[in-house]
Amino acid sequence: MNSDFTLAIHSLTYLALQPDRMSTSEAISDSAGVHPVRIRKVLSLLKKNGFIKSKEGIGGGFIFALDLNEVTLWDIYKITSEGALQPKCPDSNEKCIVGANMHTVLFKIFLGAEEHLGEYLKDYTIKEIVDLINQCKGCDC
Amino acid sequence: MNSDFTLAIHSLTYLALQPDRMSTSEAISDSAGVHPVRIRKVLSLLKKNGFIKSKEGIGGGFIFALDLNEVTLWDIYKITSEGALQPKCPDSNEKCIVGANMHTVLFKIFLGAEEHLGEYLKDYTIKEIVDLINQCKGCDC
DNA sequence: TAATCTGTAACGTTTACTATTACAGTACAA
DNA sequence: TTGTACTGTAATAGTAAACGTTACAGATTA
Repeated sequence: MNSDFTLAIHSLTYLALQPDRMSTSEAISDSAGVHPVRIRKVLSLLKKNGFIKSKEGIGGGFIFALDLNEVTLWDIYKITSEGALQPKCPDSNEKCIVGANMHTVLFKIFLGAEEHLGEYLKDYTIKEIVDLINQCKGCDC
Repeated sequence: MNSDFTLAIHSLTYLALQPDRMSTSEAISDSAGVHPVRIRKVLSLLKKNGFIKSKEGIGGGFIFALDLNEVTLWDIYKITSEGALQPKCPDSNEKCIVGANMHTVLFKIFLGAEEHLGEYLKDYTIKEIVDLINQCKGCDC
């Protein structure tokens, strides 16, 4: 699975725990263990889709824009990883009935698989991720 | 998605359409559009798991060993791609409650996602793939 | 106007994937 | 019993995708 997906979840969870103030990309990247520019790319996508708001300049950063219960993992998957399940087949032999049609057949099956996965991911909201994270206490974040 | 998975499906489907004779790795690789050695690696895995039989030497090759209805896409997924859904997170910050626990939380969620995907993939047998392929006629394979 | 932040493009590096070469082992056929 | 046609697998090389890093323009505040 695409790591943009997990970085998006990580970022949103982080922001969900800081509902009253702006968080910088550096703070989030420090939590996630990646480069701030990488986080900004992911956050840029989240912003474009209305999940978060941002502000430039001193005291700026990112903040959650929606209710935690409104955002599901499926929503995040769709903007970061849609089509990721789809395998990238090499061009197979058009003169063989298998080679000529396998791609089409598998494409439909994987499309169904992604829809099916969607039903599972819709059951998880950011609120629930936050709750699961909170079940571990005693950290100093 | 891992392309070993689709190459395995491709190979088994090819063999399913040649039930009475051995097929060489070259014939299959020609159909799939990849190098014969690559196909042999995938077939080696399928053989180890009892899906196919092989024979070396002149007139040798590979042949299906089970009933087409016995083998599901989930069976194939398990031997070629198990864990593929699991994202490879970078090591996140242990001092942050999010960084410290995100990996564990997501691991469980993706484990569930894979199980869920399994329920979908179990519905497709090689027999059904063959039928779908056969719905297109007029090729000279 | 200096400091701090976002936003994004460009470039370099690393890692995973795939192709290719090479060759040993097996089976058959003449 | 020797040549031919396969499998089986390791080792290497090449390619593409992922990721890190640098650089800098634009926004905002003190």
